[in-house]
Amino acid sequence: MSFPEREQYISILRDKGHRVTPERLALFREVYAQHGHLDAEALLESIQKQGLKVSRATLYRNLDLMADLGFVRKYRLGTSRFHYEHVHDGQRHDHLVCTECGRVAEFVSPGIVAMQRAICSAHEFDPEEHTLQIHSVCNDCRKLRDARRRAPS
Amino acid sequence: MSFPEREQYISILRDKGHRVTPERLALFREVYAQHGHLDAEALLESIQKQGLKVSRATLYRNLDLMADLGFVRKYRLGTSRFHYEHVHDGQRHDHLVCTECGRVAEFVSPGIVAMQRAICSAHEFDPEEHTLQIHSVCNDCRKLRDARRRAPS
DNA sequence: CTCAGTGCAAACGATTTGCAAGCTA
DNA sequence: TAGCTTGCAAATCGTTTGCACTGAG
Repeated sequence: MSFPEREQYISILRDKGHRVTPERLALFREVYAQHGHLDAEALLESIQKQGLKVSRATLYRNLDLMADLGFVRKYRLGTSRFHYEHVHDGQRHDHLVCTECGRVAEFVSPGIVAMQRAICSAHEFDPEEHTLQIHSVCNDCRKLRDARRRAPS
Repeated sequence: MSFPEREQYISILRDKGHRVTPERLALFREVYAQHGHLDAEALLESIQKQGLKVSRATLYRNLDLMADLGFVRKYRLGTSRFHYEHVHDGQRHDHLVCTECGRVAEFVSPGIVAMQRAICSAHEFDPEEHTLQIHSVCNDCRKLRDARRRAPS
């Protein structure tokens, strides 16, 4: 569980004049241990479950710091909370979000990336820096909804 | 300013056992008068500017009702507020959102719609019912940011 | 020894809710 | 008249902030 990014994080912190604190390292470790899409609450819970103590304020402050430094991406996936995921070099993906239950699937689609570029250019948005989300309904929720419609409340 | 959808809204309200109140009609009118992407605050303000009185609670309750009945779509475009826009039959569009200033552009792309379908199907999401957002940085914000980088604070 | 970083609790912004009063059907 | 709707104010949810204290450099 020792990521190469950890050393990089530490040296970037130092470079930028930030301090290397136990809270920062605990959060870093947790963000990189999970494979994706966590919200602040979930992160806090799993950090505390390990007996470490990081306050909510510090958590939020450092998630923003990590986002600034390029170690995490911060998304609003349609729900009320932000989601955070660590950046693992290179391979970019986009998100498919269920509008009913919030479930998130990741996908990679070179074709859609090309179209994003074209659309951004056409509208004078930066064609290089972009993320995309598709909002739909997952099969489970669709079944539930269909059942509900057949026998309305 | 009298929309065909207005009569439809009234009769659907009646059908479903909801009452037709002045607040509902005022809100409906306002939502359809604007051409798109309004948040609750902006709607409230323009309703009140016309001398009509609708409370914030009623506004929210009825925006949700209109969404349930299929007259408006409710989006979370990355900012802290929901955005609402009326459904004008047929022509669907997607949104391009500036992650810096929140500016929203609409676009229509048959190609991207086809890809959305394919991606939804592949992940067992409903391929028919979906919306898509692209998040990028608009030219104005990009210029600002570049300027800032050249002369850092 | 100094000041960036922390924890706490209070502040915040957007939205939701409980309840008494009002108005549609 | 009955009970859905409303307005108000209070509650909620997630996130941010002020401030005194702490600990990294």
